Amino acid sequence: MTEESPGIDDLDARLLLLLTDEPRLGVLECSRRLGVARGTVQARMDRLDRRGVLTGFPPAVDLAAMGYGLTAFAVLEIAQGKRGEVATRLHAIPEVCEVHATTGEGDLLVRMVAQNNADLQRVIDRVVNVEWVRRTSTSIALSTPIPPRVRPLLERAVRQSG
Amino acid sequence: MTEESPGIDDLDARLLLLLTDEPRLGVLECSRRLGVARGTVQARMDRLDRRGVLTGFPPAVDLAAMGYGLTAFAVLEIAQGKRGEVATRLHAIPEVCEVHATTGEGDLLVRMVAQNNADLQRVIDRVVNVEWVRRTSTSIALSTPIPPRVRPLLERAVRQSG
DNA sequence: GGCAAACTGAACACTCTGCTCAGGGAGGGG
DNA sequence: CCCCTCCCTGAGCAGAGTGTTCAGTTTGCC
Repeated sequence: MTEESPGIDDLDARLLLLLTDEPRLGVLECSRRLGVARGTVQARMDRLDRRGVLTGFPPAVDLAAMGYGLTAFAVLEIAQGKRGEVATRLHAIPEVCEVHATTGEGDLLVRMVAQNNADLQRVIDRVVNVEWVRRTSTSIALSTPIPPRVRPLLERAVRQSG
Repeated sequence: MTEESPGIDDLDARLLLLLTDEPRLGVLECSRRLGVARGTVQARMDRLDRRGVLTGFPPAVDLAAMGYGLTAFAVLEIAQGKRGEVATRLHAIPEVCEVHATTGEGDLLVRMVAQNNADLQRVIDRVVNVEWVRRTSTSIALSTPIPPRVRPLLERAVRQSG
């Protein structure tokens, strides 16, 4: 056990890849597909979430199908030292789906969704009117050429250690 | 059944909320917690993914725990009419985890990850050197005050129709 | 009043799960 | 060279959950 905190090995990666493609698979079925014993898969999954790599199997909800067809991004420039305060206020806005603190021109990058143009207007207003937000720049997502993905990194992990 | 394609009802929302909090729950356990029959939960889940609302239960992989501790965003301005081409090329870069086409100053918003500063340098170079990319603006994510979330919207759906 | 849709509760056979155990390499240290 | 530890294997067991089907009840609409 020289040093194993970082990184995952070949079998781990193949397991995650398999689960990425077919999340509903049970432990037994995984073991069959990977050609290993059931206990091994069980042990690997235990280890992966003990290490925090596999944090769970959250349901993937398609916001567009739920009626939230619009996505927009806003870059906020905020008053010195008020990042925490602003984040808290953004937290209270349901349509705000993600916030990152960044270096560079803006201070916060916000992703939000809305049901239609009027709704988006309302959401954006609410975001830019948050206290201590000084300047904002908003853009609407027209399409998503690459949806959130992890697969390529897992594939590389397979080749590296396989 | 006046109009039901968009939106979800109270029970749907409570089900999704439950699964959001405890993704590992089986159908039977869900039915117990929601106080409905097992068949109902089964029917709801079927309908939700037939409608495309519930797209699956992908494994949540923590990239930081996998060694990719750095996240960066880049806004790309690209040559007229080359969005598709650029997207294809970005697709080939494993560290590129997400791309949106946007209105506004830039044309593409790119999210990428890296293992360390040197690695990030390499990734950014690779992204900005993609053909037809004219101008770029990159920023590093220092923290993520609000990680990707859907919960608040589900909670509202519960209150609205409940 | 009657119909269609949805929910209930029960039953069936089947499969998977969590857990435990003994045994078999592979690698490191003495 | 042997020993010890770690990991994987393959097997077994009781218990629980799964998919599926069914008839009966409730609900809302025409």
